[in-house]
Amino acid sequence: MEQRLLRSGQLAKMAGVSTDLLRHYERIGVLPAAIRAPNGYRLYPPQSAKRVCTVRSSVAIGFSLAELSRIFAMRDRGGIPCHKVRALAEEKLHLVEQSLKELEALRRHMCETLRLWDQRLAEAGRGRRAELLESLTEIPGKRKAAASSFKKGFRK
Amino acid sequence: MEQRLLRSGQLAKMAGVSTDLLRHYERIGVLPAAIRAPNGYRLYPPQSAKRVCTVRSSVAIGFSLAELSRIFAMRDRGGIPCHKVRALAEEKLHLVEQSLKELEALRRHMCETLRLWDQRLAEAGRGRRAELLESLTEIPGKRKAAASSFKKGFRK
DNA sequence: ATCGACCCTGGAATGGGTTCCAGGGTCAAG
DNA sequence: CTTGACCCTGGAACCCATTCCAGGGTCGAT
Repeated sequence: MEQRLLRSGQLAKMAGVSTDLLRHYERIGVLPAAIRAPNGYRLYPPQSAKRVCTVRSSVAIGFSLAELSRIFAMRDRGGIPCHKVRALAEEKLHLVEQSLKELEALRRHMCETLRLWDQRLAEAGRGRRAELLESLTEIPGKRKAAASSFKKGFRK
Repeated sequence: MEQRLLRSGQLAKMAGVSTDLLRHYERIGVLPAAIRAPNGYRLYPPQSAKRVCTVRSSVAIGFSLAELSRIFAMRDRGGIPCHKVRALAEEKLHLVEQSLKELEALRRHMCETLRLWDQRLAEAGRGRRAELLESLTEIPGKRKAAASSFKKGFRK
């Protein structure tokens, strides 16, 4: 049975990640600490591959490693974090939708900006300054958040 | 005429930013170094307010401070960076559009995920583990980039 | 004289997943 | 015995706009 244990490089290749990342996941607590061979090498049980994939998928939809760590820890204590997990995911969905709105607004603003700039460039002619950036302050575009909520609050 | 000069706090209030940010902008080179009063206080010409607003607007649509610094420097050397500015903005628009696509895909993936989870939760019943996160690896959702291009490459 | 409001400096912190690094072992094949 | 592939460690670097900090001046008003 012991032959089925994986060394870090093997697991990394299977999961499509770097060995650095495996160690990082272990540090954070989203991947259980592997047992060690006599020489100190990590030996992972095969199901670690699934765990790594789970972590990656979860991160991809917005879970932070810290959240995942808490969730797995709750499970290990016999808890049932499903309710919490669902709630978190829904929260993240709302953030994504909020970001989509902001990003769409930004896209419109940028399109409008380019349109105005081309106008200005045509009017200014060659070798003339068009002061494009300055004209930004004249465009009604709300220079507020601009998709910042996505970059800031996507994870927490 | 000298009465029209602004101290950092005044300019900051006018532009709606912190004095820390003004100093930062000066360091980076997007805000010309202010002259100094005999006591060492910065004294800004009134047009600095416009400059600060320009920087903020530019940052809001994706320009990095480093890019802006280059652009303003080019101008100061008598250059005409309008062409470059337009090209940069268009590039940023493409990034935003790319991000929108990814984010929209992520939204769909998350909606689908929640739907499946609710199904699983109903099947599992109360007090049962539903292994929600694990089920992520079974969903066809491309766990690829997931709007990463926005977070990574928005500025450069 | 003292209080509060303002200003100065440069460097560090923030966030957070991921990568990179130096300095050092293990082991099998050639 | 050497080469090369693999593994170990903990801490730093990355990105980058913005904020925070400590330690220290300046100034007008009470």
